[in-house]
Amino acid sequence: MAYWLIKSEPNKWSWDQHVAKGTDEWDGVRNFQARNNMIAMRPGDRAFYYHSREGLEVVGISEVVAEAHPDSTDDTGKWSCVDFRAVKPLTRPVPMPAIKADPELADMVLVKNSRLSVQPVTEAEWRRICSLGETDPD
DNA sequence: GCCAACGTTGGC
DNA sequence: GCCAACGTTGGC
Repeated sequence: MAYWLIKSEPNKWSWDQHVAKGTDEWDGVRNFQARNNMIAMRPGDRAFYYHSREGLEVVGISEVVAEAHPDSTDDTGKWSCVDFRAVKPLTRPVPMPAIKADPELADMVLVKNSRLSVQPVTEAEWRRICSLGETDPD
């Protein structure tokens, strides 16, 4: 199983809306790197749900429930999306400053390339964030 | 195929 | 709300 991080601005699509939606088609991604990461996802992979611009914290864990398929909001045929489902919130959200301050997380894509909206997370980073969030990593 | 101009993202 | 960083577009 692989680990990922997906970003959303909570004033556009928050964790609570994600939870309420159930199966949530992650459409609207228009960046090749992000798209390629989604194409690499498999059902059962896990993703942190991060609130960007507002909040600036990892708030929850989601699971890939459907691998990449055409984005229904795209008419060019170039873009793909996967489906997610909320698994659980973090017991304690992990804010960006805590991530930046943690030497074990210094190489996270979130720190190094803050603009990438769908990004890979290593298993070590996964466990560390879960630990900071007082949440069972499984 | 280069690169300047432009648009968008997202931390601050 | 600002603006740095980055990705994309389009003229040449």
